[in-house]
Amino acid sequence: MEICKFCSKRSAAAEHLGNDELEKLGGSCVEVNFKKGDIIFKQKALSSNILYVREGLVKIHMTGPEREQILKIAKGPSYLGIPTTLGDKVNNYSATAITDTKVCFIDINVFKEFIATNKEFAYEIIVNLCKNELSHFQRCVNQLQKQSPGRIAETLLFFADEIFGSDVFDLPLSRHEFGDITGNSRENVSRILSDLDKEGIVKIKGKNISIVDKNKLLSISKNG
Amino acid sequence: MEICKFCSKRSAAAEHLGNDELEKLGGSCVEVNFKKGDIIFKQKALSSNILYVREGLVKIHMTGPEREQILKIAKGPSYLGIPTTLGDKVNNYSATAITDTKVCFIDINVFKEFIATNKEFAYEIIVNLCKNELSHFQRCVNQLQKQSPGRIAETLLFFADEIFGSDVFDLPLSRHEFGDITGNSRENVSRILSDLDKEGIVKIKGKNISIVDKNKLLSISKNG
DNA sequence: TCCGGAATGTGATTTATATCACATTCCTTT
DNA sequence: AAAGGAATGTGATATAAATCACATTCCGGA
Repeated sequence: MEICKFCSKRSAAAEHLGNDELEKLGGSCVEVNFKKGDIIFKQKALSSNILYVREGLVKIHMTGPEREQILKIAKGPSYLGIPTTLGDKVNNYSATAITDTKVCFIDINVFKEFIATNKEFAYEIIVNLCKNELSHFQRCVNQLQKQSPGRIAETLLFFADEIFGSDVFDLPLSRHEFGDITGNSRENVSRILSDLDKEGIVKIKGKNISIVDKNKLLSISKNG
Repeated sequence: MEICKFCSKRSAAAEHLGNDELEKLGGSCVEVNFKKGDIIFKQKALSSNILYVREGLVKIHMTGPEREQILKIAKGPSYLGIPTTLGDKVNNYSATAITDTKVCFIDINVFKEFIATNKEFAYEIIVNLCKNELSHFQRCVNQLQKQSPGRIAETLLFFADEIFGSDVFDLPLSRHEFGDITGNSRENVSRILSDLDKEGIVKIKGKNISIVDKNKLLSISKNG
């Protein structure tokens, strides 16, 4: 019951909940651990709970007409897949842990009740949905228009700046998955990464990436 | 004051408003006419009102790194750009009328007030945002993975089924704009459309399109 | 520690699509 | 009706990126 009351990673929306509400949330909320590679929910399955990633990285991906597409990387703490839970009975996409992950499963009726009874909570959820849509639009246009090196540079910068907050990190994806997120074949990912390495823009040692010349990488992300 | 009370094209959300609320909405709402080609709002401008398309077709488009990208076609009656109004101070994209259009400009504070005080209204807005995001995800993956003929076939079917409800229609876009929505060069659009014509799948007379063999068009949309 | 399968790197080839170049048609304006 | 500019069609060429083919490296389990 007290799990949410004393949670240090509450969402902006949950910050508007009172003590009674937090206890209610705690009572209808289960935390589950997932290991790297575990499926959290699957496309086409019934969507049943509101999910909240407390810790870890999750890829949101769907089966497209040609291959698997990673739509986004969610980093805890953040809600996971509200649109597919509230917008359809069935999941429109899958979520898979790409690091060890702690996920809270929240009863959808309790969540809906908070939307109905707590206006700040509801508004915060709306703003959250809006911001997600905006960033998704942006990402979509970039993916559609940039060519391969630009998309790969953009994604490297995304991991450095948004996910790890460091220019040195271990990529939590295989080359194949990195292709799924940047819309490239596995081979092309390898080629472009080793080109970037040869030009001294990044240093690649397997999954370990160090950004050496960030300005050049930014310029590739923007212009090519 | 009575404009919303007796409006025949209210949104699902507004159907949950009471008479008092509808009068309030009417008092803070202005209907504006736009002609084909008129800009309704512009990327980078301050986002100030909630917009509702009563009648007409609107393209939502943004300037990408390489060219203009049409993100979606909104058909009245529907809200327009809630994410960019609530999610950012500044518009992340532009909206331009592609037919003559009637748009209601709703005071954002009145809109927020309804979210706060009318739970059905708020929930309806949330569901609306969720559904939009889902369909956008779907569209994005299709655009990313299908090749040109598939994207063009898909978009023709979209206009026939979602916009006009008829297999014969006048495309309200130039070949160039049709390229912006399908991610093709103007020349490629011409080529693929005339290929489809030669194969007897659609009949093209300038902007007038007749779908002749819908099954074949569906199969092109799905498989390539 | 060795084995075997998975993941990765890299060259050669093919293919889809953009770009270039130009002809033609369609509108608008006078 | 004529003229001029915009929109469109179509062939030739260039190019980015997928695919194919194979070598190499990595890694987990016996």
